[in-house]
Order: sequence, then C-alpha cells, then structure tokens
Amino acid sequence: MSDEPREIYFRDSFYDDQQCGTGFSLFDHHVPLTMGSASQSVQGFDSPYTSFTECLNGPGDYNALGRAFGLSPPSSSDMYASTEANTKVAETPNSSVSSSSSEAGGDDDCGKNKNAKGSEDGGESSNKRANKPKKKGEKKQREPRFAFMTKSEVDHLEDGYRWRKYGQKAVKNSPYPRSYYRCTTQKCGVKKRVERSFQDPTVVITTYEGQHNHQIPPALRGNAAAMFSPQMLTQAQMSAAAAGSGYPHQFFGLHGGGAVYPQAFHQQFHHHHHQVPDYGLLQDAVPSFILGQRHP
DNA sequence: CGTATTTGACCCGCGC
DNA sequence: GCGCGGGTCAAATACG
Repeated sequence: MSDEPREIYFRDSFYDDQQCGTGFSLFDHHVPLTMGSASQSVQGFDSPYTSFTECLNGPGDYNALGRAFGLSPPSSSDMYASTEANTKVAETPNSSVSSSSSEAGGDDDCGKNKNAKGSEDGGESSNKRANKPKKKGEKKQREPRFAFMTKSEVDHLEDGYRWRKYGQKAVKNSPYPRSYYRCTTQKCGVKKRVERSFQDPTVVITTYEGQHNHQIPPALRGNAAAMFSPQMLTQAQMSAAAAGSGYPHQFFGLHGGGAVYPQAFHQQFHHHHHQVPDYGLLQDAVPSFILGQRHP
C-alpha cells in the first residue's frame, strides 16, 4: 500500500473574472517537476482558481497566504506556490466563504443554474432542462477553489468526507477524464474535481470548490488521511500534517514563485512513511480539503 | 431494496 | 450565430 510515495503539488488559485474558467495564462511557472511545460499547464488545468487565501481568511488576504506559503526560498522543493495575487475580482466577492458559506457551493459553476429539474414532469420529451430560471445580469460567482496535485495511483483520494460522483467528462487535450464529486452531506455544496495529469499519469489533480460547513463524518474520521485546516494552512503545519498523518504524500504548492516546501517536510515525510496516525492536531478544524491515502 | 456510480443529454459562457 | 469546451442533471445501471 504505501510503497510508493505520492507527491502532492499545491496550487493556489485566483478568481477568474471570466466565468467558466478559461483564463489560464496564469501559471506558467508552476509545477516544476513532472508537469513541466508551461503550455501544458495552461491547457491541462482547468482554470484559474480562486485564491486559497480567500478560502482561508476571506477576501483580500492574498498576502497572508503568500506569507504563509511562499516565503521560503526555493529549495529543491516539492512544494511550489503560485500566487497571482492580483486578480481579485471585482465583482465578486461573494461570500467568500468565510462568512457566509451557508451555501457554499450551492450554486453552480458557470452560472448554470440547476433548473434541471424540469424533466421531472416527464411531459416534455424534448426539453429536459429547457427552462432556465436564470436571473439576468446576475452572474453566478464561483466558490473559491483550491487545487493541488498528488502523485497517486488512485484518482479519488480519501479525504475524510463523503463524496458522490455526479459526472465525468473528457478533458480536452488529455486522455484522462475529469470526475466531478459533490459532498454528500446535505447543505454542504462543496464540490471537487479530480483529474489525472495527461503529462504525468501518476499525478492526480484535485480541485476543491467551496468549504464544508460541517464536520467530517465520524465514521470517516479515522480514515481521513491528512487534514488541513484552512486556518492552519501554513507550510509548517502542512508539513506537520502530512508527516503526522503518516501519509506518503508530498505537497507542491504553487505560489507566487517560490517554493515553500521545507526540507523538513521531506525528511519527516520519508520517515513516517508508514502509518503514524497522529493528526489529531489538525482534526479539529477540518477544512476544506484533505488528502488521502492510497488505498484502504 | 437503498444507495452510489455511470453515462448521454443538456445547458451555459465564450471565442470565432 | 454557431461551435466548442466545460459543468451538471438524471435515468439507468451496478453494487452492498
């Protein structure tokens, strides 16, 4: 099971002023190791992500994140952070998770409302979701997103939460499909996308959208791989978390430009290669994302 | 039998 | 205006 370490690349995100995600161009510098080329990152990934900071601290805190993440000098690191701290969208503010995440993720992505229920009646054979209760002018804002890459053989990483797959789509320029998951907890609209890098099949890219407004299901707590709290997300803690959880993962955060991956992480990481359930520290705050183990 | 996954259709925004 | 790419729904199916 844990013979082969997984590497996790961490990626920050930003808001895309566009809507459905198309504004790449931001990351050319990310992913150093396997992903390699800029062009690839541009196409392979999905869209810009909102700043993780947003997730953590609310709007306007990009710097904080940057501070938390990127201030370390690039070492050979495995973790890179890329922060484009720039775009903070103008109109969006949205609820930024921190405060009103009451419905985190309740909305859809590209402004597509889920009117879909139309088909229920069954009367219409032609129009399934024809009617669109869409509000004019109101653009749906997407939840803050946070993505990271993990070197793993399994696509869906165990993160302590329960997810239900609701879709799968082929990714352009990639032979691997992208899977869409939604948190099964009622009221929690957190979504997550999982796809494999077409450049390096061993790398899985997971993108979380929104924040959980509930705790990790007790039943799964024990299994949760590593839990990171947004509020605690600092390189140190991440390291601790990763190491502490005993999961052979490596994070690669992409942030403004610096690698922020302490060597310590490396060492600890390799050390606890096996099982060291000691993540209690982070357990409380559970968060919005976690990484999991390879296979139960 | 209840729940989760699969899968094709549909919707939406954007670029051309 | 049309086509493309991405995201979501829901009926059908698989699985426990």
